[in-house]
Amino acid sequence: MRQPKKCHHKASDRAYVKINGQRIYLGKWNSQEADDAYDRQILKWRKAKDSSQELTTTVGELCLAFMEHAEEFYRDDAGNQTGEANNYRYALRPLIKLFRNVKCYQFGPSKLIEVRDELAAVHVRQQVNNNLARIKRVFKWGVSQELIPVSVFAALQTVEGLKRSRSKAKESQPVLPVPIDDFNKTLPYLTEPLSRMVQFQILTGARPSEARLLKVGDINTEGEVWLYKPNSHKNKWRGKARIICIGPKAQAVIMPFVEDAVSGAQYVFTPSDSSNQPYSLHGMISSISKACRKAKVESWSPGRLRHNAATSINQAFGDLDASRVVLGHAEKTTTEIYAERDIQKAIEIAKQIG
DNA sequence: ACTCGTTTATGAGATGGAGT
DNA sequence: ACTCCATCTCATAAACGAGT
Repeated sequence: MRQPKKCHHKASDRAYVKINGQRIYLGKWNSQEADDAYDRQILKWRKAKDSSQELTTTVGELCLAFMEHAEEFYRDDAGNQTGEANNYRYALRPLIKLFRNVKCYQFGPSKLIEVRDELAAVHVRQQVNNNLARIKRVFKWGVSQELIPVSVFAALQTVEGLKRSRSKAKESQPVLPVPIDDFNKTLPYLTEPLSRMVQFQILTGARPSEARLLKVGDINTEGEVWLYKPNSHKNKWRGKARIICIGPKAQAVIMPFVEDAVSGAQYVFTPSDSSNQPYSLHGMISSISKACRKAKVESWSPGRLRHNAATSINQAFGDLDASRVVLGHAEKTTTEIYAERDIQKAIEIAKQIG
């Protein structure tokens, strides 16, 4: 709605403004007094308008507005979407399904709990809590955009996440290293580039995407140990650096591809049919799991190779910090996620040797 | 343990080129 | 034209990670 204009009542040489069909006289035309009065009326008008918008916004409208914002907001510095917008889309789905047409000011904690229960029926507990937090954040954003009153958000804040072993939601299972036998049995069923890529990962502890996107020119081959500084990695947005050290074994694995490369812009690992495209994440994953099926071993995913690297470094050096440095973690507590698997292994062994 | 992110995992079906 | 095979796409679930 357009802002009402200040008008001139010529007959009496006064200023007036028409709000909701009503004329309000402001005083002598072109006087300070009239201008001030006009500003006051507009302020009042805007407030009334805003609060009426705050009261009419529905949950569906809020979600829609937020998603438009999210599509633009969650991007890396190359301008590509990071996937967070997608995460929101799925998080908001049950909310929209249940309460699309409810006015936001009528959406209180008990309704949010209903959504939480809906999430708990399908998701792992941690995921329930993550998505619950995302929903709350959408309402927070709504307040910041003056789409809804802050009281709505404040009330929703009182709904807590599900606590361990005190909810219906299932717990997630820990991720373990790939059994080395399975790994070795799978290798022959992979194409050459893929086989070398997974070997590269198990030796260096590189993340799947760090391996996929490795370009020949990214490698500093000056020293005895080569250095690879990925130009995109998980914590770049936080301003962290990441360097992957490529020792002699890993060098041998990628050597043929590095030698064959005609330019530094070439990816080290490329699918057989493409000129110079990296593997897609899903492509490499599904190829690996198909190879596992052929090799008749339980299917494993490339991310787990990072656990293999962590565990073997930990065993070789008996030092958690060694693993931490190689994996590039800032906090030791993060590395402990990986190292704990050793305890699991000890338990398995104890079971057998009594 | 929570917050706010980013990245990886899965499975079924689609696609596109090579070999027959 | 037909089939095989590696890889990709789609939809969505889950794990990883720094900071506090």
